[in-house]
Amino acid sequence: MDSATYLAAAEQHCSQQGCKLTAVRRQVLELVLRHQGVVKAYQILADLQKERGLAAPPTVYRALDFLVEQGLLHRVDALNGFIVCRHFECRHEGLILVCETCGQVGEVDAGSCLAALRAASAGMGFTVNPQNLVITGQCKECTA
Amino acid sequence: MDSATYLAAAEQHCSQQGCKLTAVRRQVLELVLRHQGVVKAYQILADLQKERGLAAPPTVYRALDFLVEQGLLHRVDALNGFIVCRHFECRHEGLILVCETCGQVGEVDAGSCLAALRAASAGMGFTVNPQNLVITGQCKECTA
DNA sequence: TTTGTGATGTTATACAGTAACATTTGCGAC
DNA sequence: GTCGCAAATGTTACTGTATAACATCACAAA
Ligand SMILES: [Zn+2]
Ligand SMILES: [Zn+2]
Ligand SMILES: [Zn+2]
Ligand SMILES: [Zn+2]
Repeated sequence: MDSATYLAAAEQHCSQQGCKLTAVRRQVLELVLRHQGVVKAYQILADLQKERGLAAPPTVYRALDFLVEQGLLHRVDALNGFIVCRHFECRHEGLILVCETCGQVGEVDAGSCLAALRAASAGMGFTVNPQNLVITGQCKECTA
Repeated sequence: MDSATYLAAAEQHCSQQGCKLTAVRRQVLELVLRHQGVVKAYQILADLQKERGLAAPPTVYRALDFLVEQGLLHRVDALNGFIVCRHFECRHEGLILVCETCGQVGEVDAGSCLAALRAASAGMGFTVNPQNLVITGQCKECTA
């Protein structure tokens, strides 16, 4: 799926949720799409400043927060970064693998494992965040 | 296990690894132990300053890094915080549950789930960090 | 038009983490 | 003991990450 298609789908997804992919939000999403793997907020801020001259941290953080809420991005806590979600429509219960060294992103289906985890946690009165789980490690290249 | 016992065990654990639980490191560990659940670096810094007057961020971060390396603490990326590990001797493969709201910590045994996760990831040429997985969510009280 | 609501702009600041270098401490070699 | 090394700690200054608070704007319902 190329960026244009993705953005169109994203726009539709948002309006179905009763909210809007405004200009700024769309532009931030585009900027994230242009990068491979993990991107940081201040990188996006810099990109945004190149394109529109003015921009402050809150502008970027608001847009990123919105996109995460809509499921279009995932936040990668371990790296203070963000990655594009390419399955925002299908409620995927996959685990997202992020290489701590190069930022490369992979995905592995682990629905059953996750279900077991949720069940075990629920047994302790603990509700696991509905967020998609992001796991860090090393990719093949960076392990070598 | 009370703090004194824990600290003694921690000290022994370190020397078995060929390193030392020095005064500063021990003091930082004590300060983390005094809190319930997740503690932040700058909280520890403040505590430390109360006790010894002087202290700068690197002092705290060095000690925390050391303690994480030794397996005495876990870092909670989602909260920029740290929690005490009470199983540093037994190589536990549990999942650690942290309440995002109140910082309360629980633990659930999910060794088999984790093994499956590692296997699936390895299939994609991805090595999951040996770190203990820390999952965030909501505890019973905070869900209500 | 008025008024309300959500989005954005703007400024300033809080919080988190590290680089670089100086100083101290403990320990084995001599 | 004292010399010399290595690890740990102290100190200063900075970079990076994130948010509070308030002003303004855009658009739609009343
Ligand atoms: Zn996703
Ligand atoms: Zn990599
Ligand atoms: Zn542990
Ligand atoms: Zn809670």
